Amino acid sequence: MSDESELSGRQREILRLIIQEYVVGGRAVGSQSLIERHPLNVSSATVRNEMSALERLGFIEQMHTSAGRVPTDRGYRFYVEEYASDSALPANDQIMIRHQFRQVETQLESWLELAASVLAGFARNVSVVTSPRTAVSRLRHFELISLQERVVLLIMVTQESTVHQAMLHVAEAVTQEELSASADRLNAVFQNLTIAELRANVAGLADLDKLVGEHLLATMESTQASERTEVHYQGIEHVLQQPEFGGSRFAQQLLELLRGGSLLSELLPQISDRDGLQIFIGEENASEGLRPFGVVVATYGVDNEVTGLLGILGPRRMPYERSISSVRYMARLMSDLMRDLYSA
Amino acid sequence: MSDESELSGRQREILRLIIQEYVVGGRAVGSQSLIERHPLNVSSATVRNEMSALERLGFIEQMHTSAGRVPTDRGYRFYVEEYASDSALPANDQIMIRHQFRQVETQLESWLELAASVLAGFARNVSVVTSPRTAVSRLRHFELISLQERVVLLIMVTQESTVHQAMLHVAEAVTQEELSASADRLNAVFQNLTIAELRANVAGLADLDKLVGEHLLATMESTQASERTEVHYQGIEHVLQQPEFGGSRFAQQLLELLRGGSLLSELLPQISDRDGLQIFIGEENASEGLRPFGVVVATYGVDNEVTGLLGILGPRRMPYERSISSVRYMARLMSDLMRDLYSA
DNA sequence: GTTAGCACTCATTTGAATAGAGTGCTAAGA
DNA sequence: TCTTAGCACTCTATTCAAATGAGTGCTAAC
Repeated sequence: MSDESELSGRQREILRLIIQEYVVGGRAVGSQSLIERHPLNVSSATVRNEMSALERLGFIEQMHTSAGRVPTDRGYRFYVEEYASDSALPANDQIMIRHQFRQVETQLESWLELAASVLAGFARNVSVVTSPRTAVSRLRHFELISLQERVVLLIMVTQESTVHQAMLHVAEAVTQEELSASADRLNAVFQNLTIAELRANVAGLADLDKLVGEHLLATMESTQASERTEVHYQGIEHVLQQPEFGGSRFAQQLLELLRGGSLLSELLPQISDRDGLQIFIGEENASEGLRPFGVVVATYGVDNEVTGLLGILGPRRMPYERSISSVRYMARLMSDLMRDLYSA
Repeated sequence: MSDESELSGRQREILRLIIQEYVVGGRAVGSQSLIERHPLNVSSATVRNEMSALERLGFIEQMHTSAGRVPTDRGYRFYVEEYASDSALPANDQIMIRHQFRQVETQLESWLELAASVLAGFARNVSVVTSPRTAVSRLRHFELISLQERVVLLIMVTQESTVHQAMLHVAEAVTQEELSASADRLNAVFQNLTIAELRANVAGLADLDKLVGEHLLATMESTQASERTEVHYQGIEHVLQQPEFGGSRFAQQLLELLRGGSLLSELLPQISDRDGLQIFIGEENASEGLRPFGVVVATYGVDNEVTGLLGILGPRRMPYERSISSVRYMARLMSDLMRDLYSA
């Protein structure tokens, strides 16, 4: 992989310009138009020579003879490494975002929503945010509220301070007093237990306590499962505006990915938990379904106890600089916010 | 408005066929193609004569000379009144839907989600479902849970059995015991109070109780406000597939409406609370922004205490029959489900 | 190493011709 | 009086060829 070192300063510059030009314009860029728009102080012929060198090295390609050049995945990769990898969000944008977060309720759902919205806006593409998943979820507290004679509302708070609810239908009428008593008893024992520990404990219970314990366990399990699949996304409108959409069913594919829920299962395998920000361009994506896209994604969370995913999904031709800086910033911000929510 | 009675049986039949043909095909329909596909036992010339009569009466129109006819808003209206207004969902579809609802958690959010999804699927268009709004919201119960020394989680259940949460930051450290005591005191007093009644009561409190009361009040108010604007929608993919989208920014407009949140404010003024199902076709819509669309919408809820909105949004050229039957059925189903949730 | 010049390629645009679907009107038939 | 065959006419959509234009690679001169 010493190819990049083979690139002369001028070649790098030309490659950079081609990519920038292509990302905003969406049309293949030729030697002539390039020198018209940028002061390179060389002739178009020289640029052509350099271009053909860049093409030989695999950074750009032509769709057909006598069309301009278009970046390859490798070209984007070079650009990302060279120019975009350590880009940061402008300070005033950071302030603006923090301000928005301050105005919203202190609540996981609101934050996820806002994060998705901010990301989509900055990167002008589809943003994806998952709720944080915990390695081992622990119960913090639960309450039982009698709604009707035989209908009970179970409210459960997990260690991450997220609130879950479930409606229980019981066979025999039960009073609020009985419910409260049971909840008190069980809360004392169940505090901070994991699902596995809960399961062990529930086995030894009897009567109402057993019933409640079983429902509690089921609810813990189901929330754990649903958190794994839930994806917040936003910003389809940006994709609809892009020329890639014209005719081809680009947006369709994307929507299918998002709506069908297969996104996570396609994305997760290629994410390494420890690295911060990761970028997958086109063919770099492990799964077939993601190959038409560019992905900029980062994990956020507290230590390794809770981690969520957040990123940008769009055509390969995407403003990587903006995407990277906003994803990186947002991941850090969300991690900070999570710390408030999550306390042992 | 005796025009409809002026329509001969054959005219009605031709109009019906034109609309059905146009709704599935999306292309203007001509006299020739009509008799080819349907056994009318008359010549195309006769159909042409009838068509020109229908056009004179305003039920169909031509885009330009020598193109087929396309239904006008009035044409759709006729069709809806005549053929679609009392259509019902096939029994096996009803069973299938009920089955899906039985498989999902007994929980408002899940129901709304599922309702939106089912509606979108049946009508093959964008579905819209709002959470039920209560005329006067009453507090049923609340809990306080200490998260950190100065961070408290407030969980609130309203009369409709929906759970709301808020994170409170308090100035001085407070223990779980103090919180529980305060919650017990206030729950006893506040049970079943409306926002207005709460406000009056909070004024007379002191110390921790006052603090809690104020937060409780604020949370009640904010949930009331947010419920007014929240809209679940689903099914954009169907709209993207339709020819109306080609070129024109039809889907863009729709997305703007949905995402911008202006949908409700545009839709609500024209909905009369008492009527069940309502249909607005194109220009019939009161607000400018809705004019390009057809809307089939119904209210659901219990008596007049809680009411939500649910419906289909799509191009004027939409399968009204399917839309109407599924919206009507779903409104009834949701009302039934609400009754379980909502008990005085 | 750079660049002007040139021949060549190929997608896109343009314009004209044509086919196709549809209409309205008229006159003849039932 | 209603129906319909026939026909002239109107428009859109399609097709096809030519023109356009952006771009390329190569070569020879600077």
